[in-house]
Amino acid sequence: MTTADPVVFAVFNEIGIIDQLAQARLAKVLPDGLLVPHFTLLNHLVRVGDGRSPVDIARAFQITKGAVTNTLQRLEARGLVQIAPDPDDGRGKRVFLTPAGRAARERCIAAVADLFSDIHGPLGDGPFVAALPFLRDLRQRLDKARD
Amino acid sequence: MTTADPVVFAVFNEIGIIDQLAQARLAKVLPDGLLVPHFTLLNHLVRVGDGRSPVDIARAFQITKGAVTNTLQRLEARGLVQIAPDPDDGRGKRVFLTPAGRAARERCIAAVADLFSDIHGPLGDGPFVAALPFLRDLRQRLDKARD
DNA sequence: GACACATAGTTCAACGTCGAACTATAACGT
DNA sequence: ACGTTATAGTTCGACGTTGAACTATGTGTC
Repeated sequence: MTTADPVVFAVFNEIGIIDQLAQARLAKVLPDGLLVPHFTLLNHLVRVGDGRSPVDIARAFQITKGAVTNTLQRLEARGLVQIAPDPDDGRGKRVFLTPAGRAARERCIAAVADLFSDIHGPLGDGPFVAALPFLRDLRQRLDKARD
Repeated sequence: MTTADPVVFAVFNEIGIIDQLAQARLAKVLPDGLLVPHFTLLNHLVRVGDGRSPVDIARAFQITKGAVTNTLQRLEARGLVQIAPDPDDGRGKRVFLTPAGRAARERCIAAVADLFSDIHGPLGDGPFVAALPFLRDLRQRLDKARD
């Protein structure tokens, strides 16, 4: 290589590897054969509330509508969510958690509670708190510039 | 939710979104229908040198051997790499860049040069330099703890 | 030397994701 | 009202990735 990697690329490179390793960790501890996107979606519904539309979910995670359709179909087949037509919009649908869905999410949360305790233990909150504003800013700038 | 998200999860959450947005950006500017893993692999071969084995590549990116086989087959089909048996190990293979592969990588580098200039411009190197040690440390700890 | 174990690579099914094409409904402009 | 444009959702084919099963070769041990 003619020149060293600019620091910006180094940062995105580290971020990519961290994301991959963190997701792999998460996948290994999820119960009931749930996969990462399943947990992510269930967790989102608990956090922001039931009754969202698929397109809301797609925007929240910045994935395509087709990807959401796919995951919702699997969750519905397992009885973890229920999908109803939107009474106010003939095109829309609304996604609701079933009791089984809430229970599955609770089991995930319990399984995930100390996922990073080996890392958080020695470091404490400090460096994470310190890094968060920059990461949030970076994410917002990337998000804003997205077509 | 019963308790607030610990800051550790917030950090990994931001990192996940940043990675997704950054990869989407990269994918949009790559030339010749090259996809992100293709560029990543070609770039790696230029940076660390030709003649690596597939299993070396798998370890470098922490992906499975099967994933490497897949990408290498596509790159070889396009004439961007050449794969030869390892003369010292009857099981092994070695991956070499073709001139076309080097040229394609150069075109990628040119296309990618100012990928993040809109973000780097206003911020400068400062916050990236500041964040890098923490990210490196985090990556190394995750990597080390990997089974 | 023979047998056990480890390693390199391939193959396969499953999954998530994308982009593009498609249908259906809404909102708007004239 | 009508036609245009925007939006919600589905479907399809392509791709990367995983995990597991498999073949082939190397390494070591008795």
